[in-house]
Amino acid sequence: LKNQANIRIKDIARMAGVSVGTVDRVLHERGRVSWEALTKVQAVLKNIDYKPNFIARSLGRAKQLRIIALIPNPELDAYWLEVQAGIQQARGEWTHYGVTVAPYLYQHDGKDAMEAVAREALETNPDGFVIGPIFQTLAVPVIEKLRDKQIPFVLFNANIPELNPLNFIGQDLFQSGVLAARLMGAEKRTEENILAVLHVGEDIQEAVYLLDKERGFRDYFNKTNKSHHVTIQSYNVNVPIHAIRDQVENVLNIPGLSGIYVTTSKALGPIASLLETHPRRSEITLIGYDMLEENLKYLKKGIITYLINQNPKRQPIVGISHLVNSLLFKKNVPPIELFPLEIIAKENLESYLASSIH
Amino acid sequence: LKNQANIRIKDIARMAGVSVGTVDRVLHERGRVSWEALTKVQAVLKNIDYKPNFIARSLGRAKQLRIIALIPNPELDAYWLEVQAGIQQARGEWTHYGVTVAPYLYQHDGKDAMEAVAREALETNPDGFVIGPIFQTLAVPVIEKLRDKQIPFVLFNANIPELNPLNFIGQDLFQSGVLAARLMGAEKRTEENILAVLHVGEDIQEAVYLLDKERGFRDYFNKTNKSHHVTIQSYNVNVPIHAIRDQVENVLNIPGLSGIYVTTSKALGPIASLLETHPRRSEITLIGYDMLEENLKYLKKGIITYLINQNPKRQPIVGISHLVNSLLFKKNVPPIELFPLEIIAKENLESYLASSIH
DNA sequence: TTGTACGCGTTATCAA
DNA sequence: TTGATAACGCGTACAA
Repeated sequence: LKNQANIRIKDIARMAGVSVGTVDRVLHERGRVSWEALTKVQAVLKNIDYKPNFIARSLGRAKQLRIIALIPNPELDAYWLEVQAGIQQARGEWTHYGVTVAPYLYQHDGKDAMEAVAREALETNPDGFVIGPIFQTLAVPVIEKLRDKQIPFVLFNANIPELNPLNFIGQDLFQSGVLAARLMGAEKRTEENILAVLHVGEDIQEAVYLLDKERGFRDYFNKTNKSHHVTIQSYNVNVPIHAIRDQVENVLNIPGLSGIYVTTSKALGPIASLLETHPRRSEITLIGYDMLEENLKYLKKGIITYLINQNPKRQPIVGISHLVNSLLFKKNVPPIELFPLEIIAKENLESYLASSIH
Repeated sequence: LKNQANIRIKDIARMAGVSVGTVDRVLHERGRVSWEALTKVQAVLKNIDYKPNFIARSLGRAKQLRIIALIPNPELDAYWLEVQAGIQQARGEWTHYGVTVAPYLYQHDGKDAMEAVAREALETNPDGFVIGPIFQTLAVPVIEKLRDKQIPFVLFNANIPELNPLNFIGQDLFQSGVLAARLMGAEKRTEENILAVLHVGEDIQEAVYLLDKERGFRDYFNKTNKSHHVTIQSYNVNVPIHAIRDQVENVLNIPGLSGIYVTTSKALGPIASLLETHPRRSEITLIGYDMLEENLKYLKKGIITYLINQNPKRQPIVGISHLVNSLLFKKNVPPIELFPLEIIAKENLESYLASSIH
């Protein structure tokens, strides 16, 4: 017979001399149990190592679990399209557990769009939210409403720690900048050189988290003796994509420029294509984020030196998994889950693309 | 009600005008079903998209699934201790599905040890094997016996393609060498320089796969114009750990040495400690494998420049998962699963250690 | 407050 | 060859 070794609720009931119903009420603290029965069951639980069978638990559930995934409308943004793909995958993985995941998309621009969409989602009275915020100031009122209604939520992409979510998924952004700095290899150069930090495609007032990356980047060179002949200049490039050209060319023409660090996954393609035709191309290291199709094109060509992978697809998958673990299985989830800072070079790119875990 | 949308076996039975028993027999090709009933059920299956509920399936199973994990005795080998930890983790993850995983350890040295242990394991007539071979010649007869008995097996660590396992888990070793070469950064140096490849702690006659790494390493410099001032020398260092010192010192004293590539995860500690006190230390790049405790110590110190992570812990986990998916859930598994070539530097090490997925 | 009985989707057994 | 039915472990409604 199966699972002979495993202890079931039925076994606990027999050992404590009560019924399975009573054991269930003790385990889930549902009340309506006498002090006498409580102590008997607790005594048994102390002595054995009961591991509930999550499989049976979800089979026997009557209730559906409704989860809302609230993200910006991906439109043509490759980063958020990856996120959306992750949500779809999680959806498939959890259906058999009676969990539904409904994506709700808000607009980047319309100032009250996120709040309106969130309100709409709330009317379906869901059990939990997974939120990928891009504008801090807009996300805060939405999330405060969730707290009022006691609806648990998980954040990914950008954290807002003071709202203490059930869990945050992302990366250590400061360290991400440190890593980018190391990969520049600038301290090994003997001549004076300039590094440019480009914050592309985001309003730096809203996307404050990008500044953490810059701080990490600068910090690396400030440490010990790595900074003697390195100068760092930073630029906010928040214009429409067709207007980017002039700004980037100005940067490229800085005398002594030896590296460009783009802190987002945006517009790396246009930047790389300008660099490709630049006379000093082989002397300039270009580092950016994420394995988006256009980025890979230039990584393969050797124009982009390294990409740091933020795993946009995996972030919502793990977020939803944490939410389900908490809600359905009553498991404890860590308050914060930082993904590894994956270094993608031309030479290990294929190994990442072929790997099914990504 | 739950899963209203999902089609159950019961629904198929109703639509085909037969009983659930018949549908089950058709789905699993158990035979004992009339041609008439068969076509009726198949007609229904063509029109709908039946997705079996794996949760219910494993609950309803009577039979235990016994899996044998056959690996070398880890003793004090940190690499195989990681593998063993992975086996234990997989064990815990699958118990509720009625799957048991039993580790069987064979000795490195005793020439018939692997075969004897495998024979012992076979007597418990298991349903599948997960095997981490280190000696090609010893593994072949063991695996051929499995094929005779029709017992499916998964290989990890080192592949033996001609035995076509259900699945192989590992890395692209040639590309791993290419990556190591790139990370050396030797082509950027202006002066002549020498790179040393060290095959440590393995009999190169048996561990032929190490030569793939060397081939990849050399190939990188042979391509295009990367080789003009780079010379590569390779060494087999297969002596007891205390006797390694002399050989390594000889290598370190090669004039113009600018990099050492150790193709295994073994003895990187002793090598790094010798490099640490060497006068030309800052001019020599050291690259090796795996996030073993001793390796991390020297990575943090900056003596080891990069580690490439082979994910020894994850390999058996994925292997067991593939075996279960095939045996229990009748899912198709890919014949080969290559892990990403993860680059670990001092600056992203913490992010890997903190990440729960590793 | 307590215990019993049923349902979840699938597999396996057994009588017809 | 078929179909009815009892498990599997847990949650839950309901009766006592």
